[in-house]
Amino acid sequence: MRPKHNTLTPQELEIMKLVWQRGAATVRDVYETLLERRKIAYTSVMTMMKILETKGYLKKRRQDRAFLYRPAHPQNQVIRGMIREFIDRVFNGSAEPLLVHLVKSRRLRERDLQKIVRMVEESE
Amino acid sequence: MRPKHNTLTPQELEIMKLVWQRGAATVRDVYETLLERRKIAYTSVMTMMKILETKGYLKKRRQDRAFLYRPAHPQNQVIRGMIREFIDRVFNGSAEPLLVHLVKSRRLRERDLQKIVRMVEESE
DNA sequence: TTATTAGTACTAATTAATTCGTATGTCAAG
DNA sequence: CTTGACATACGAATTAATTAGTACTAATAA
Repeated sequence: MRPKHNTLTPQELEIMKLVWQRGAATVRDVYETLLERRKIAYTSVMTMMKILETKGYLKKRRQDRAFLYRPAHPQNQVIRGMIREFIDRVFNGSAEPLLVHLVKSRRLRERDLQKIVRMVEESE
Repeated sequence: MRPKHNTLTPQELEIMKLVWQRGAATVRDVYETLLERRKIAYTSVMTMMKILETKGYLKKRRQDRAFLYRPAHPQNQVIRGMIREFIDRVFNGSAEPLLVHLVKSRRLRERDLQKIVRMVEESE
């Protein structure tokens, strides 16, 4: 029996990123891209995409002989869910400590922050 | 055989957080705290802490009859590693998109950002 | 002294995640 | 028509993560 909780595992995320990028993809599309990165069987990719469909991350429809898969939800939305889950797990739900880490570890500089804040505000 | 890559799994993180909090802990300490949250066997906790030791996250020494476990690395350092891994996996290594998400999803407000930036800068 | 308690060591069972093989069907080229 | 390419369905093997059982030992309470 397949598990019940619906978080994206690392391998699943890898595939989802490809499908988001293309808008839609067949098993073969994904397979060929993954194959450039590592050894993998065609049917493994098929299984993963089937699982992603049952988990509600992908929708499929027939196109010619093969299935064409599309994302069921926009990337932003899913990624935000992953961020929320990460913050819950690591920081008990509070986002500030994450930012503190980002700044302290020099992954973000002050001017990046300013820029981003301005950007977001302008887009509203 | 135990796996080779040394990232903290969710359950392992849960235990590490307890040990960091206390500075040091026996299996029993951790067991009793976890038991308040869910059903778990004493030996399960023991196994996990042993794994954490072999992975290099905990050090042990005998105290009376039992082992006393201590963190092998400071919490900040390990958490930063987890953040880095998350950013690599989800955003291909770039931190800005993460911040954009945090701000857009209202998990961080502008004044929080300012405050944190000031705080970090003053502490240097 | 004896029985109980509290600990570890070692092994194993279970659940989840990942990968793959085989059977089968359909289409198109020859 | 037959063969090869390519697709899915289904089942299963493998690897990783999590949980637990049993045997044994040392300390201690009765």
